[in-house]
Order: sequence, then structure tokens, then C-alpha cells
Amino acid sequence: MSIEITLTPKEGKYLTYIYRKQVEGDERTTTTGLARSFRVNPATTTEILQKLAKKNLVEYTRYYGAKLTESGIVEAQKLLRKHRILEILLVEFLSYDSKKACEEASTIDHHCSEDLINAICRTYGHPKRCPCNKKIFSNSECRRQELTEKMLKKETIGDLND
Amino acid sequence: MSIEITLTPKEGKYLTYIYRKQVEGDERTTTTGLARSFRVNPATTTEILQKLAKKNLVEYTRYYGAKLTESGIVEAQKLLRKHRILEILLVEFLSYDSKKACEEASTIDHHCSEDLINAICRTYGHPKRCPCNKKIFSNSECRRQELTEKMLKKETIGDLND
DNA sequence: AAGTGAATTTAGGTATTACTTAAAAATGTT
DNA sequence: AACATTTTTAAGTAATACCTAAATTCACTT
Repeated sequence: MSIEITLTPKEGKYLTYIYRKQVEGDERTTTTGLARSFRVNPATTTEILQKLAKKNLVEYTRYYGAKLTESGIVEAQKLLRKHRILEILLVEFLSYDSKKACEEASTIDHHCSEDLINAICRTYGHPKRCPCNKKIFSNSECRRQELTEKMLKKETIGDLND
Repeated sequence: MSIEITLTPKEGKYLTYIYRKQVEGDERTTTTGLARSFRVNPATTTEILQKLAKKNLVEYTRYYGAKLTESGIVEAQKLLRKHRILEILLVEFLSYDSKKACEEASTIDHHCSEDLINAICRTYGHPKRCPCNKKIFSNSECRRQELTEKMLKKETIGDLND
């Protein structure tokens, strides 16, 4: 198994912010850009970028900015998947409008286990898009769990017929 | 409006623990009892009890123990409501077994807004019991929100008929 | 190429949460 | 009243997430 990556909530938020910037075509994310978005002092941003760099999630160049590494991209996509799957639950099942759904999802996404997200994902048939039409990245584990579930059901049915 | 009560996640867990003890008939909760349950040093427990006392949620007597105040009971019930409503979602909608549901609910209950909990509560028709049959405390705000929702719907229909 | 102004980083600091150990104090039990 | 146990206090640690002020680097202009 690969080495565990642990992220604090804020680190996660920075990571997904950088990811979104990158998707929009920005080669790098600057300290000031982050500082403005998160309404914090640039010094705070520098600190978090350094932590993300130490965890090998961003390639950080002093005085220049940061871009995600390969595993940074993977982590960001995992987090965005959590966020977007939650949005689906909120909109589809609880009738949230997509803006409120996004806000609420933001406060809990980091705390939700992958298991929970996968359970929602399976319930909605592995959706490919969130309510605002952004991509949801597929998760092989999630599909594997579904197969396991089905096999268990078959076994149970078998037992009943014994 | 009443003064805001803010609780850290751990303070919340201590509060609901004391509540449960009280329901079971225990007049007081001791430092050692808490320390054993949370697997921490008794000194840690003392500290948290003092903080809860400062927030007027427990009546804490040195060397004796703690019991909830009126507002402590209210807060504990709010937290337990969150926890139990989440359990319903996990069990009913996502097919969790009740043990796993409890574990997962514990990791997110504190972070869920009252709005989110109310939305789930309304979806399930203001359930009175969680999957393990524990009481879910009713919330007047939650029912009020439902009435508002219905009135908005009526208005919309009215508009269409204009 | 040097100077300047803006962006960025470093250094040092604060507050909060949640824990620890060790020593002091209170309790209750015989 | 003495002693063992429980509990508290005091002091300290580590992590998170901020800050200010000063130093550094960059980028642009002249």
C-alpha cells in the first residue's frame, strides 16, 4: 500500500483551489492569489504552500508560485469527488439549491470518509457530473465495493435456498 | 436572540457522554469515568469539564464530578439529534448497518449545520427514533422551515394561475 | 546596469485545541 | 489521624492557523 497522505482541512482547500486554477489554464498559483481568495495574509499562504510542498503535493518555487504534482492532482481530485458527490446528495435527495449545496458540502467534505462518499456514489449509480455539471472522477475502489456487495447478496440468497 | 454557544468537537463528545450517563440514572459523571471512556489522562478531563462549566453547560464541583445544566441538556440533545438523524440517513438511504452508521455519524455530526440536519429530518417526516431506537428530540425550527417551504410552494402555484 | 517598488518570504509571535507528566491537594476509608 | 486513591494544578508539547514586521527577491523602468 502507498504511503498515507494526511491533509488538514485548510491544506485540502488550498489544494483544490490550486487544482481549479490549473484546470482553468493557470500554469502557477501565486501566493497573493491564494491570499486574496482566502482573505489571509500572504505569509500564511506561503506557510501552507511550504507544507504542501513537503508532502509532495505541490511543486513550490520561492517567489514564483506553486503547481500541483502528480499526487497533488490525485489528492485534489479525491477531495473534489467528495465535494461533488455530497452536492448530488444535497440537491437530489434534500432539495438544496446548488449554491447552498456547495456551501454545505464545503463544511463537511473533508470530514467524510471515502466509504461514505462511495456509498452515496453507488446509490446514484456512479454519477459523472455534479449538479453544476463539473466532472466527478471515478474511483475504482467504489466500483469494486459494489461488486463485493452484489456477491454477498447472491451468497445470502444462496443460503436461503439451502 | 440567545447568546451563541460554541463547542469544540471534543467538548461536544464529552457533553453527550455526560448526557447519556445522566439518562442512565447517574447523578454525576466523574473525571475518572470520562478519562477511562475517552482513554485520556484524568487531567485532560478536568480541563474539559472546566471549559464546559465556564460555558454554563455543566455544573462542575471539584473532586466530585459534573452534571449537565439546563442549557447543557439542551445542547446535548441538539448534538444527539444531529447524530441520530444522520444515522437514519446512513441506514435508510445508504444501507449502512447501524454500528457503522454510528461510527460514521460520529465523525461528521459535529460539522453538520442545523439546516442540513433539518433537511434530512423533514425528508424522513420528523422521525422520533434513530435506527437503534433512541429518541430523537423534536426541533421547532425544523417544523417551521417545513411550513415556510409549503407556503412558498403555494405562492408559486398561485403565480402560475395568475 | 542600477534603482525602485511591489511581491514574497522569513522570523517571531499569538491563540486555540487537545493532549501529557509530575507534583500538590482533597477525599474517604479504615 | 494516617494513608491510599482520586482529582486538580502547573507546566509543557505539538499541531493548526493565523498575524506583524523586517528582510529578501523579483521585475520593471530609466
